[in-house]
Amino acid sequence: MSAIESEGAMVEAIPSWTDERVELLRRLWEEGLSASQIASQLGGVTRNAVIGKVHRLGLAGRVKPNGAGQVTGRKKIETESEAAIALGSEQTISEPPAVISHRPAPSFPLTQPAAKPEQNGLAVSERVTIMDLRESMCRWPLGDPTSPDFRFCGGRSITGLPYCTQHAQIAYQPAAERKRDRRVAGIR
DNA sequence: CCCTGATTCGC
DNA sequence: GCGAATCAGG
Repeated sequence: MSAIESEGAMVEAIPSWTDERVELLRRLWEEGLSASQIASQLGGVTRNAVIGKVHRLGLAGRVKPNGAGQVTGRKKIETESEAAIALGSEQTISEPPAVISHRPAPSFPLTQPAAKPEQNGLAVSERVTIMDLRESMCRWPLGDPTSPDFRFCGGRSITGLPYCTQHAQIAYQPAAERKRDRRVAGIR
């Protein structure tokens, strides 16, 4: 087809707010994800950009806050009574945690022997399950996702990124250098 | 200090 | 229209 397949520097230039991105943005925002979380998943944009877009789209003010501080200039529940009322009249809030199976930006080695509880010199990361995974935690997968032993790194992730400094280096290697597989890429 | 969204304003 | 800087808050 097109001869615009110049893949010299595969830095994945992020287009802009394409229909798809806007749709995803809408979905995630309505799902209750924070702007920074959405920004992280979209990639190439900051939380400011996300917030700005959200407002331009007229999506400001969501229904359900989530986790840490949210909703500042908005009405919020103050007392337990109000909370009960809100919960009762609003809706049966039983929606699953908004855990989006984000597509791994770079194809990283997910195929690896299950992580073993061995502390290899380096401090064994505070591995966590998906339940304990917080936005500020490294999402680097450890082990077989189908195994109950599956865990995430859980280390302090770089703000705005899904991984800690350690794993971000592995995850975001330039395509050129990634070529085959770095020994160092082996999960630690 | 970590985080949240809201707003402004130059581009 | 976009988003960094800033603001205001938890």
